Amino acid sequence: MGIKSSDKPKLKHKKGLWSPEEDQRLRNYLLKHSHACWSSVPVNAGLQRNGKSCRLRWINYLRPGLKRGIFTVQEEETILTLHRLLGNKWSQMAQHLPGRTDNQIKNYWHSHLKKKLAKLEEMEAHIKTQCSTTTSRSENTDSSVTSENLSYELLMNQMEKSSRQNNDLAEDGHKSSLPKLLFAEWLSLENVHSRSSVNSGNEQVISMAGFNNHNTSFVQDCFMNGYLLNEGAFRGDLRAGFSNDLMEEMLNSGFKIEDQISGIELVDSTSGHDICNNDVLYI
DNA sequence: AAATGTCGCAACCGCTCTTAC
DNA sequence: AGTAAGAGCGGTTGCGACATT
Repeated sequence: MGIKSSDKPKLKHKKGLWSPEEDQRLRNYLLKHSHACWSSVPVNAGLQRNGKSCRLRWINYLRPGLKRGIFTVQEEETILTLHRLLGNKWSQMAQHLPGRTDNQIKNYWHSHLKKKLAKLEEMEAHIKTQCSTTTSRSENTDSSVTSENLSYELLMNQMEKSSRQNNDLAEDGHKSSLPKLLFAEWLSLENVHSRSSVNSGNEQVISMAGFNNHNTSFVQDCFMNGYLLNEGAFRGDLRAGFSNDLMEEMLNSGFKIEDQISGIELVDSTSGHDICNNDVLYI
């Protein structure tokens, strides 16, 4: 395409931090002209940068509508959820966090969330150790208490403690700093798997409407705390409400539920009633 | 007050994918 | 179909600000 790179005059591109003047030039240019080709932007804008650098500066810093400052608890929760679903797909995550860039999310993950998660995993490992000691002592006394249940109980207790401590510090009145999945929010995350909106057309959507009350909070808690923090516990406890097949499907597919559950007969294990209704799965 | 360590963020680098020729 | 350039993405680095010793 065009002239060979070897034929181009080798321009000495400036590197490092952008000066306010450079920012102004780039901003002015890009607000007036939509870029057709990033490599031509620095030339036309009178900058000694390469196109790549201009693109990055615009996307990460100058673009209108960018949010700056600390991440809200809700944003944090969304990132944790999405990271669980997508892995290190920062740009895809950014699509679900308006005003945030992939770079911001990536940095926030590495500087905050990764450590937070590591701590929780450490806690979980500690609890599992406790759990194995406890179960070995009591295994002949109560056959209904499985190690999974116990693990979950211990985890929840531990997290409740930690949550209470965090609540004391929380400024915004959020009940917990632990990652909670907001089901409605999660569902509104359009197109996690590069599809059209979850809520459009013949939706087969998961909502929290159909479980009886105690089950609703239970499942939500299991999901939030278990899926996000402890997949093992999640698998174990949610079996109370989901069939094994569906559970596997959900976990293996990264929750591509919207169009995969049609026709599956789900039964609320406590009431025995179907929780599927007209292709909509109510949880 | 100076040296050292840690943290957070902006920017660069290298790779892959897409597109145009 | 092959090739080169552009665009985008994720990993990594460098540096300034702040905290600790």
